[in-house]
Formats: sequence, C-alpha cells, structure tokens
Amino acid sequence: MSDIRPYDPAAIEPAWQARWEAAGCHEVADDLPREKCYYVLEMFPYPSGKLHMGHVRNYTIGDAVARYQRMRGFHVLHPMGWDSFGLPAEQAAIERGAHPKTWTYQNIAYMRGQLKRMGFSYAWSREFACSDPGYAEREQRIFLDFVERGLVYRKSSLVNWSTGLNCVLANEQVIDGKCWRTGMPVIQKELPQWYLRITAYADELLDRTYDLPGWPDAVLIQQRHWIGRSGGAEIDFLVDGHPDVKLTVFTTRPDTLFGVTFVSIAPDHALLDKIVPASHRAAVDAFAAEVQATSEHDRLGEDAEKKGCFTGVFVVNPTTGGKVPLYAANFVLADYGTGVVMAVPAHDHRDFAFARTYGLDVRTVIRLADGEADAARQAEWKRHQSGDSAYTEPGTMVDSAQFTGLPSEDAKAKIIAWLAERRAGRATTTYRLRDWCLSRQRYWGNAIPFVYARDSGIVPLRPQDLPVRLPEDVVFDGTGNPLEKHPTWATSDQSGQPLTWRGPNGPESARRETDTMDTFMESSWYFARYACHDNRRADLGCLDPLDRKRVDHWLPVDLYIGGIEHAVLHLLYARFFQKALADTGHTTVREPFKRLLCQGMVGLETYSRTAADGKPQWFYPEEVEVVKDAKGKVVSAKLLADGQPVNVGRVEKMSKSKRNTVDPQHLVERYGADTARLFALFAAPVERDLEWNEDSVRGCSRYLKGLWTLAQTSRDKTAGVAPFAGHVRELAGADQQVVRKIHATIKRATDAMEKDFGFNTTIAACMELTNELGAAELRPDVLKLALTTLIRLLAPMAPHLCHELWADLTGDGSADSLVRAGWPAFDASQIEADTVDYPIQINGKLRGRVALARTLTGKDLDAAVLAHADVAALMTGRPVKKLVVVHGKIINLVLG
RNA sequence: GCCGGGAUGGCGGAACAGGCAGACGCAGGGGACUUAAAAUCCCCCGACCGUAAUGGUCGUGCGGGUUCGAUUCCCGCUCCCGGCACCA
Repeated sequence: MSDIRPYDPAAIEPAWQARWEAAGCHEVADDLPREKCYYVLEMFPYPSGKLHMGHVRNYTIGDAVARYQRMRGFHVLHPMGWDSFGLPAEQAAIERGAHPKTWTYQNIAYMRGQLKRMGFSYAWSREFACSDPGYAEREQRIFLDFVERGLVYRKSSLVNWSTGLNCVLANEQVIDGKCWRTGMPVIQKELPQWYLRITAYADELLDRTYDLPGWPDAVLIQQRHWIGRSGGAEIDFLVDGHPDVKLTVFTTRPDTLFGVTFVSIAPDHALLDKIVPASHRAAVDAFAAEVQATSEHDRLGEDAEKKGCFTGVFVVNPTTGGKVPLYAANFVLADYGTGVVMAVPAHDHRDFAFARTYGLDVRTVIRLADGEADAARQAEWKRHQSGDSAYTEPGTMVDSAQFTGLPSEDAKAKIIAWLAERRAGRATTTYRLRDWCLSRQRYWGNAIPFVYARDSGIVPLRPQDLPVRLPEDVVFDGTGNPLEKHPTWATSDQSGQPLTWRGPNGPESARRETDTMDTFMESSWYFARYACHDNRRADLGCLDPLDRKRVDHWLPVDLYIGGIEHAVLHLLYARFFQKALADTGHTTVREPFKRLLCQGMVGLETYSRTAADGKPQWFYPEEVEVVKDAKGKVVSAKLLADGQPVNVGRVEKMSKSKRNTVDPQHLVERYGADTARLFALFAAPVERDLEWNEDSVRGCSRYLKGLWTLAQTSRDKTAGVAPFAGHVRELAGADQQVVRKIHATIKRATDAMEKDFGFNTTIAACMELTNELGAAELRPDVLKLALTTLIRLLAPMAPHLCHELWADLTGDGSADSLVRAGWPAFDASQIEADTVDYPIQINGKLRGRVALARTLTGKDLDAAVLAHADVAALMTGRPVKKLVVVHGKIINLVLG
C-alpha cells in the first residue's frame, strides 16, 4: 500500500496557486464567441490595509461561480482591482506621516498577497488601481466627453457639508443626516460645486428598473424610490403689486386648487429678494438664516417643527382671483419642484398642521364620494368633518366652480387643461433625484480638468492638455485642501512653467481647479475597463479610455456580487455612467449589470459592559468565557480578566469599534484557504447574514480532512479502475444505493448553482454522499465514480484540495485537468428506486408505511394500497370515506 | 408613517411545485481508543407522557380560513432587521 499523506493545506494550497498562475489558467481572451463567455465580478475593495471577513465572503462566492462556469465550459472573465482613491489614505498621512500614495500601494501589495493566498482565480493580468495614472487620466478624458455632452456643470447652492471630512457630500452619501463615512453631522453650506447631470437620465434609470429581472427587488424598489418620479402640474400665481413677477408652484394635487388658502416658499428662494417689502425684509432674512444653520436632517426630520414666516406678500389664485398670503416655510426645499408650494390645509396633513399653528383658513373642496366603501376614507372624512384632520383621499369636488361634482381624480386633468388654455399652468413631472455633486475638497482623488482663466473664465481643458497629475510634494496638516495650499501646482503646467490659457485674444494666466472628483467616479466604469485593460491607442494622440468593441463584447457583466449597502450609491451611479458612456460613444451597452447578487453581512456576537460614563465598553471574544447549560444553550458569560459577568449582545456586523472582528489571515494560517472558503459558503445562504462561528469552521475543516483521508485510503483500491459507467439497474445493495445517491447529489448541486447559488445546500448534499461512502463496502468502480464526482462538485468551493485529490486519483496532475474534466452530468433515470416506500396517513396523520412498485399507477395503485395487509391493519375495520393517492409521494386514507 | 425582508430544535440552517418537518453542520450527553490530552471513531439528541415499542399527544411567531393533507396558499395580527422619511 502506498503512503497515506496527511492533509496539509499549508503545503498544497500555495503549490496549486503557483501552478495555476504559471499556466495562466485564469486568463481569458477577448475574441471568443460571446455565448460561451461569462463575466463574473465582485465589487472591488478599497485598499484599507488588510482583507476582512466581508471581503472573504464576497470573493469566495464570486470565485466559486467563476470556477463552476469554467467547469461548465465557459470562458470566464473574473478580474480584480483596487478602488484606491479615498480619504483613509489622507487620514493615514495626517496621523502617520505616510504619503497617501505610498500607504495605498503598500496596502495593495499586502492585500493582493492575501487574495492570492485564498486561491481566488482572478485574471491578474487585468488588475489596476484607480489611482494609477493610466486609469485616473483616462477618467479625465471621459469627464471631458461628459462636459461636451452637457453633463457637467458648476453651480452655487446649498450643499451637504461633512463636518468630519471638511468637504461636501452627495445626497446619496448622507445617511440619517450624518456622513456615510465618518458618522459626523452634515450641515448645509452655500458653495459653488461641480455637478454631474444624473437627472438627465432620471426617466431611463427609473424605467429600466422594470427591465432588470436579474436584480433583487429590494434594490430596484430602493432605486425607484430614490429617483422618486411624480407627475403633477406647475401652476402660476401672480404676485400682488408686482405685475411682472409670477410664482410657479409644483403640485401633484391640481384638483385641490380651489382650496388654496396660502402659499409656502423656500426661505432661500431667489425671488424673495425681489418681492419681499422692506417692512418684512428683516424678519424674512432672519428666518432664512435660522433655517440655513440647521442641517437638512434636523430641518426635515421626524420631530422637526413646522416653522414659517409671513413675507408681507400676497399672491393671486389663477382660478378664483382671490389673494392669499405667502409664507416662507422651513419644510419647503428650494431644489425640489419649483421651491414654491400651494398650501391646501383641508387636503394635506402638513399644510393642515401649518395652518393651525399660524391661524390660517381651511377650505374644503373635496368631500367623501357618495357610496364610498373604503373604511379608511370614511374614517378620515369623519375626522376631517370634526376639524381634526385633513382629508387627503380622492372624493367628489365641491366649491370648485365648474369642476364641482366631478370625481377628484378626473378633475386633475381637466383643471390642468383649463390652466393650460389660459397659460397659467401645465402638466409636469418632478423627481426626488438631484444632480450628483461631484467635487471634493481633497487631495487623494482624481483631478477635475478645468481651469479658471483670467479673461475666459471657467473653461475645460482640451483633450491634448491632459493629463492633469497630482503633485507629490504636498503637506498634510489636517486643515483644508492640500492641493489648494500647494504653492505652485495650481498655477503651473506639467513642465513647471506658469499655466496659461490660450484665449481668443491671446494667452491668459490661469489657475487649476483644486477640488478633486468624488471617488464614486472611479467605481462607475472600472468594470468596463477590465474588458479592455490594455487598451491604448497612440494614434488618437490622447488617452483613449475604452475599446468599444471589447466593452460591447463583455458587458453587461453576467453576475455582479456585492453588499446591498450600495443600492442607491454605487449601483445607481454605475447605471448612470453606463448610459452616459453609451451617449458619448464609448459603448452601446446601456445597463452594466445583468444579474446582481447581494450577499449578507458577516456578523459576530458582541460582549459588553456599561462603563461608568454610561457608554458600552466592548470586549474581544478571546477575553470572554461563555457558560452553557446542559443543552448547550448560552446562559451567561464572564470576563476572563476579572471573572465578573458581561452582557452577551446580539450578533452584529463585524466592526473594530465593537471588537467583534475576526482576521481572515488567522483563519487561513490555522485551517487553510479551502476551509475558510467552505465555511463562508456553508454557514448561511448567500443573501442572508452570516454568523461567524469558530466551531463551525472546525467542522468544515473536519469534513475536508475526512474527505482527504477517504480519498487517500481509497487510492490503492481504485487505482487504474475506470469509474462505473453503467446503469444503476446492473447493481445491487449498497452499490446501487450509492450510485442513485451520486446522481441525486449532482442534480441537487446543479439545480442549486443554476437557480439561487445555494452553496450551503450543495455542500450539505456532498456531506451526505460522503457519509454514505464511509459506511459501506463498495465496488471499486462505484467508489471511483463517487470520489471523482464529489471532487468535481466541491472543486469550485475547495479548489486546492480537490485539484490535489484529482491528481492523485486520476494520475493527471496538470494545472487544468480538473477543469477540463468538467462539471458532472446526472442521469434522471438513475435517481429513483424501483419501489416507493409510501408513507400511510390516516385522516392526515402518519401511521405507517408500505413499499409498492413505482410502476403501479392510477387504479392499480389504489387497489394495491387497499389490498395491502399493513393498510388493512391500520384501518381497523372502519370504512374508507376517501382515498388520496399521490404517485411517488404519499397515501392518505380518510376513514369514517 | 410608508416600502421591503424575516420569524422553523440549545445554535446556523434543510424541506422540488400543497405531500414523511428538523437534511447537513455546530453545540450538548454517553461510550471506545489513550498513562493522559489532542486527534479519531461509535451511539443519543424538538417538547411532554410512557418501563418500552414499530406507542400516544403537541410542535415551523400568534389567531382564523381553504384543503384529504399547510413551514408552504388566503385573511387578520405581533415582534425583529433593513431602506425612505414633511418631496408638495
């Protein structure tokens, strides 16, 4: 007997990784037939220092899919890179004095090593980092194309200012009124900023959500809500005493126009300066200043008080000619709709509350429809009649001139038509989505290729002026933008000469834009760059970002995998970019991701105590001992240091602050990459949260070790034997049972992979089959079939071990022999046994079972059931009221 | 408040398409081997009743309903998680 080698992942894993890399197993050509190609991508990481468990889970899922598809014969594009611009690099510079570039590229080198040690099958030749000049400078070129297309503009308005980062944020980056990155408060500041016109694509972004069947509904619904399209009307109100000025309101309820008793306007609305009389100017200005000083969250949040200020202005209702007061109100937003709202207290909850506070009229113009059946409407109408509430539901028009008596839903279009005839209103659509504020007052980001020229003003650079490179000699002292403070960069060209702009009347002095781009820019097109990573066309005389042919070949990405936290951030930006790239001629593909898989987060139990200052004090798992009762239930925990109890908290997403993190590096060192991968896939379904559990990791390790040992001890018995290739009918006993199980297992694994990436159940099925093999004495050819099947089914998940065992069993140790062997196929005719062990229910309760031939069907089966002695015994002489027989499944006798 | 998602043993989770609830794994209990430990192997493991069974009753968040039969479908709730939150 040959030697039984011990399972040693630390030896076999790096060996296979080297072999795959040397053979170029994971590289792919760009000119193969598209229907035999598959593009699988995981959201690339920010190089923060080292991998965390969330990365390991995300990338293991993607890698298992990539390896599975390769075994199915697809040419798989599976790239990896680095989202390497961003704030932590500047933070490191401030705290540790390391240059952002040095810090970033050191981190990349370390994390690349970690990814390789996990055995992820990336096409490393396509790797790039977003901060590489080759990527960032091509992005500047795309930016200029967007400028030409009219998608970039600069404007001054109230912006979200992060007090933590000292820079502006896009709306998508403000979570609960706080900065998405630092959690520090966000306030409103009036500043000139650069914007990308994402709203130009609002309709397409929204409409196409109904055409993305491969996306989770949760993400699509979030995006629809974020875009927030609503149809309504713009209606013009004349300003009393200013015949040349009209205030245009936006409303979704033109049917309530006759009920308007006042009009509200955003405190920072541009027209206010023009129309507010001197008598009220001081009060209005003071109110505007007060509103501006509060954050949008505090101003609009749940508990925010509705505040207003009379402007001294009256406006004229275009239908009635009646004059109503104009109020500046804190809940009206300048950049939604028109910044002016007609207020109808009788039919809007917010206006109702405001009218109460300021003693304004309530005028009912819609009543409950006759015969209204809806209970909620009846109840609200009743409350309205007693003066307690607005009535916001549809109904019948009253006190509305010629529209009286109409159903309110019909009146909407009629009133709009009436207004349109008189040029006092028009149907319109507004969106909640606002343009993407792009500029950041930061160093470690991509330059915005604009200059401020002495006479020509703000002008974009021409393609031949690119690239704009960041200076390296910058000072990080934590105050302000290092680029702005650089002595010469903004006013020098790349050769160090004073920067000039060729204006129409000769050269002008010029100064560069010192804001840099939001780092969500880079992640908006990286998946397209992977398709043509080496694209450089010298003949264009400038940077050519994308090779349209190859982008069109690989996109859309067949499967994109990442966390759901990017539902309205990255995933909306990337969809917008793809459309803009199409409209600027870089591709014809308008949606970037065909199928989206959002994996759950990785969490761990937390341990804490309430410290003296009332804040929780968190403890690492290794500092705590957990006490269990006789059933294994956790009853308490104590701190090892002092033996005193600590609170066992719920499972929460791993975070450094809660001290519930696990370093994947330790996992790989202790158990190997295959165990880490198996655990990440086995412990929970992919889209659900995964709870870290070291015991369960050991279980996965135990399984792999057991499989290794089984294969090793079977090597001599199966050496030179061809796997069983006949039909299960030729076999008997354990051999027959195992071959059936083999086919059933392949079916389960294949279905799971194709349907919903059910790795956890696939692994469970493999474990079941393995357990059966260990328990029986099998024919060598059956054993060989079982082992070669198991190894192929598990190969996407535990690739190193499976390649090693495959080489052992088949004698073919070439780098791609297992992939060439392919994903196993099942034969449905070999799964089901000839007899069915029917469960017998009496009145719906399980009472016994009888074995009957599978070939028996219909009346023959009914007769066989009733004739069976065991069935008769269960019936105890009672008459059969009803006999339910489901072929192959179950038998239920309803007795009298 | 609105919109999603969820609730199954001590724990993570299975259950095709309405047909044997609890696969698989972990934890726990018992045993074998061992000087001992680790490792490995074997047995038990939803609750209650029962000496035991191939026994009985209950059991998939709660209350109803449809059905021969419901974790699965329908109606009404509770709780938990996530998103949005005066958007006119």
